[in-house]
Amino acid sequence: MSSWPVVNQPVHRCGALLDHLARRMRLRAEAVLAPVGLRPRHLVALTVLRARGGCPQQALAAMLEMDGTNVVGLLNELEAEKLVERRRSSEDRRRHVVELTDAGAKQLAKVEIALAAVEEEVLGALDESQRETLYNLLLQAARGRVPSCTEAIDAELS
Amino acid sequence: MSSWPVVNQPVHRCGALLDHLARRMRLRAEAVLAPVGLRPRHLVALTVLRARGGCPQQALAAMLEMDGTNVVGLLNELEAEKLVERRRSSEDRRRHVVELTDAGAKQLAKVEIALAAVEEEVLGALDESQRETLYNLLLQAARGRVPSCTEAIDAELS
DNA sequence: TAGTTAGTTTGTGTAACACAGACTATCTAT
DNA sequence: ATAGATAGTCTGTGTTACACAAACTAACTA
Repeated sequence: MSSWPVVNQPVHRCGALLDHLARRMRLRAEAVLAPVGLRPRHLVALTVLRARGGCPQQALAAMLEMDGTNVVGLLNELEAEKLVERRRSSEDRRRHVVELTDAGAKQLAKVEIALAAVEEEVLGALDESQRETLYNLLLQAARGRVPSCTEAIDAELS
Repeated sequence: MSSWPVVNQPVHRCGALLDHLARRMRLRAEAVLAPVGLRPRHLVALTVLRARGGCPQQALAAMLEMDGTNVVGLLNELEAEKLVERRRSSEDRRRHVVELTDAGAKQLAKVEIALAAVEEEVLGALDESQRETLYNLLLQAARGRVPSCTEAIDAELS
């Protein structure tokens, strides 16, 4: 697999495969999530919040790459279920610092257990250790080069 | 829910992360794809066709997990651009065997090169070898436990 | 005090679907 | 041969997950 005429090597882009597998996963996950009153987008938000920690609402919108106005609605739903908390930032009282609640973390963990069968179906071609590798790569990519979103914001402002 | 010894280890589910990264990738890819007249869904279809080889239209719909009627439209667009070919199956003349054309494979490769910057942005936290690992895992997962869709069909029928 | 920013609310529009119905060509079993 | 099923097509309709705009409040900043 190592290459000398690097030029002739086919390019390996993950985008489409990522999209494809995410869709397959999402379709099945919907069925598991529905009885709990969650939809895939909620799970993504919770997962991102867990992976990167609480952060101002705007930064969350940036992470999710969603329009701020739509994030409001998403958070309203999550907050109504007490899975997420909006706290006023003490430094800047306009800001809402969004954080996963204990209930949210628990719910997320619970749902993830229920999602075992889904993952088994979609990632059936991978063995346990390959799945773990995949998870870690995805997590690392999702976390990004910057350790936390608040630091990212600070960096931008400085 | 009886009391498992609740494994202290958190469960590692890829679904949400997959979804999240796929979205980030897709949003950026749209801009690159648009000038070529392609949208993300087209890229997914082409990628799946390359990964799993030509197959009857129904099997393609099953792979993409899309409704058959919508696949018709998607293929119409791809065929209009000569990226894909529908050939009548000789065994069963009702069937359309869908295959990537040479032009399609070339276009796909070309677009993938153009997507380098996108991938760099989204997977920036991963180094080259990690990205290669990720690609191979995704490809393996996408191919599934069954080597090719035609064989899958044969297996089902036997 | 004026201007700006974070978040909210209420719209409007669009793209990517699912799903239903009717149709054609073709296959299969009787 | 004929009847029924099957692959694909076409033309709808509805839903969801968004983007984007406008107008508003509360709070910060100059």
